[in-house]
Amino acid sequence: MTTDSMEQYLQTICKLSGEQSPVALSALADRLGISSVSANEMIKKLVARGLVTYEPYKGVKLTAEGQTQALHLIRRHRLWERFLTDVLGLPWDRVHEEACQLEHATSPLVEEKLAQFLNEPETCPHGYPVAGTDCCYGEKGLPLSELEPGQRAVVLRVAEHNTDLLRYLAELELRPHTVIEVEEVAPFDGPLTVRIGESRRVIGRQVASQIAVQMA
Amino acid sequence: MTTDSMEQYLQTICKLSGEQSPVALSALADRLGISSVSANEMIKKLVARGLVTYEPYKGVKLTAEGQTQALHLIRRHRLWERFLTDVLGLPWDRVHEEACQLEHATSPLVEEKLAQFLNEPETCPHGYPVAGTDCCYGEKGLPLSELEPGQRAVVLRVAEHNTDLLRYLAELELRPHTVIEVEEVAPFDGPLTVRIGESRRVIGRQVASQIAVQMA
DNA sequence: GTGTATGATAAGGTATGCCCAAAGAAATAG
DNA sequence: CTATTTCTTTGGGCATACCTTATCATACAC
Repeated sequence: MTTDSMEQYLQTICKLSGEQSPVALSALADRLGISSVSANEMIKKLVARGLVTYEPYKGVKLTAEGQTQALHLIRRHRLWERFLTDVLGLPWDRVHEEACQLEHATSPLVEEKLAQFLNEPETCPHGYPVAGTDCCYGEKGLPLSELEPGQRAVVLRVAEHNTDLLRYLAELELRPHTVIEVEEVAPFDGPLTVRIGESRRVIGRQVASQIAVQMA
Repeated sequence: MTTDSMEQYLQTICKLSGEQSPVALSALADRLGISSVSANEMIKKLVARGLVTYEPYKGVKLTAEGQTQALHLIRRHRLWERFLTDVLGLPWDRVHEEACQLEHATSPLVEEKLAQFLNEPETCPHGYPVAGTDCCYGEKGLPLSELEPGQRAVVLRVAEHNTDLLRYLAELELRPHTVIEVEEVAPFDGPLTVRIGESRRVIGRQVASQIAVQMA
């Protein structure tokens, strides 16, 4: 009984809840690329269906039911991402968009069978957890941008929403499990010089902040 | 730029074109379970987009572009059916509904990669051709209901739209490639007694007409 | 060739999901 | 404690995709 659009809202609320809860309507509208008026209208419908609670001027929170639905949606998304990369061999930077479509067309049965077929994977290709009993973003790790020269780390996850960024990171071989060593950090928010495998790269601070790493 | 709804129309027109072309709006509306008024409105939109031609009191025909789109949708549908049965192990009678959802969420890229992964299958689990350069239904074969006692045949395909029928046929092991022998045909449109493997079954003429076979 | 059944269209309505512009309410900054 | 900014709500619109009811056109049968 939830539409694709509602599902998109639930997912986004769930993800934003990780950063701050309750989620401000303006933040939600921004993320979804719609007007705050539209967000407001939709939130009313979600409240009526018992999927979220809403306090004006505060924000929205998922109910238990809404949380369950959101987590299933996110799981479906990430399972499809794994399938598309690992099984069908799609390029890393395209699977997010494809999974965005498929997730809404996936029944609980297919979700389960797909998870079994993929051997219950822990993470999506960008490093985000598939399962998520509590929420969706792993709390571990810190941004690459906060490392200091000489430190080594392994990539945990990278921001998955920006296709161009993903394509760029793919060129650099910067994906989960990649080992990275910071050689130089330019001052005044300048770029980082890092070593990846045999090669040396210079990446902007902005990009580095989109990459979560685990200190080695 | 075509909506899910339009895609559904294109597919249905393509399938009905196999039986008679042009396709009468009433037949289309019936098959889609909508009013003929709604069908009329939608057809106008499809004409405006150059996907079909329409002659009042005659019916609709797909244009080359509409045909191409319809065949791709049908291919996606049948590829997903193969995937769901062969790879994920879903029951035979459920894959049609699931594929109906997934087909609209499938890009050309995923369609191609999926086809390759599945080894370019010839048919869907119900026996319909995946590829279809001309149209969608194989012209070969004849209804089981037209066989006479003593004749043996192999099942080519079965009607895929009725879940209950599919479940029934699954119980009977009546699926493509099954070898069947007619033992008795009751008069006055009565039931057929057939031998399937080691067992003997009595099936109604109605059901038998939904099964296309190839004489052995 | 007229009449009736079928098919086409016009008019008006519902629900979803989005938009803008403008007005009203609350929170925060000074 | 006001003032401004930010958020909410109202009202009006647009597009999709359905619906019903009613009228109008056509085709085929007798």
